[in-house]
Amino acid sequence: MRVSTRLSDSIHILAFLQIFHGKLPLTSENIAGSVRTSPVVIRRLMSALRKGGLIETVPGSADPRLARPASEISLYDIYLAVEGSDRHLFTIDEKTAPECIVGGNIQATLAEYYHQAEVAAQAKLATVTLQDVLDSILVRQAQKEAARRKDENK
Amino acid sequence: MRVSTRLSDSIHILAFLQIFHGKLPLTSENIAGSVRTSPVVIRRLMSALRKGGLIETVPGSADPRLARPASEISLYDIYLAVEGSDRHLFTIDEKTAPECIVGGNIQATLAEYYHQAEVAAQAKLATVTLQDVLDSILVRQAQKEAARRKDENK
DNA sequence: CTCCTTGTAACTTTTACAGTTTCACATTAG
DNA sequence: CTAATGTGAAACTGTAAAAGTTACAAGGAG
Repeated sequence: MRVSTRLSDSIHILAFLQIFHGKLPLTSENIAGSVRTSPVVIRRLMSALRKGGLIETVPGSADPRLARPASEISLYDIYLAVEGSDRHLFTIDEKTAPECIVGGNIQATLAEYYHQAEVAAQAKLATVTLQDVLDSILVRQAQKEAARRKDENK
Repeated sequence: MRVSTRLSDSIHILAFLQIFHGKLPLTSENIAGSVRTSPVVIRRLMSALRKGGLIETVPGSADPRLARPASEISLYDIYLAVEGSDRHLFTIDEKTAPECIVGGNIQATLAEYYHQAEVAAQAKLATVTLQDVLDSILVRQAQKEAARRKDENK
């Protein structure tokens, strides 16, 4: 399974926007530096986020911002914006022999069970907001700095 | 995302074994006919299922069988056997800039949230057994045949 | 023994995604 | 106005995972 890092990178972008807003020029190049990818990849993802109504941007102006508060953007919202609703976690083999009892009925059967599993995962993602991610990041950063100070003083 | 159809095809194989046991020679070629793939692909998947303790086979003999009742094999068992436990539904971008507050902390943060979503999906898969799949397949087949008869009689 | 089958390794093909190049257009500063 | 900077989008290339193929050694059945 080759899986895209689109969701990861998109969450990264949104977190970056929020944390560095007003502190750095929010160019696609600066964001790309943190994600370690090319500016074009960032712009592609931001295009999807914009179409999904999660951010607002002005062409030529390096100042994108969240379209609504971080606490009102769930990871599932981001997933939908950049992966779309027709993206599936599990894949059904579509070419099985229709004349066989198994091959002719397994697709519909698995579609049902796979859907249940996907909905369960999506529901979990929907409970986590961008604000939760920001809080986690800041807590982890504070812990790192505390550990570093302790290390220096011993 | 190029996603593997390993889970789908493996469920297909196990269902095929159970339904056609004693009615057809269960050669990799016959199974491949129903899955519409090559016999080697089938043998590769069956190798994983055998190592995962789900089926028992005898080299040279076309008579593989389930290692335990279909009601005691969950879709998650099959998933584990053919995809492994280090396979993830969501992928984290591992190359983000460690010196950045976001890039340096987002991986651990997302790992936690992604894990929760994966566990939710896996738990759903664990509640479905191969027997459930077999029942669904047989019900769907019966419905198809009923619809066909009704169609012929009108 | 002969034929068929399994099990596995090596190789090729396919395909989805990441990343690059390029260009038109918008904004801002001087 | 114009130069510099940045966005938005399309076309193209590179890459890695999975599917599929070929080949062959070794295990059963008649």
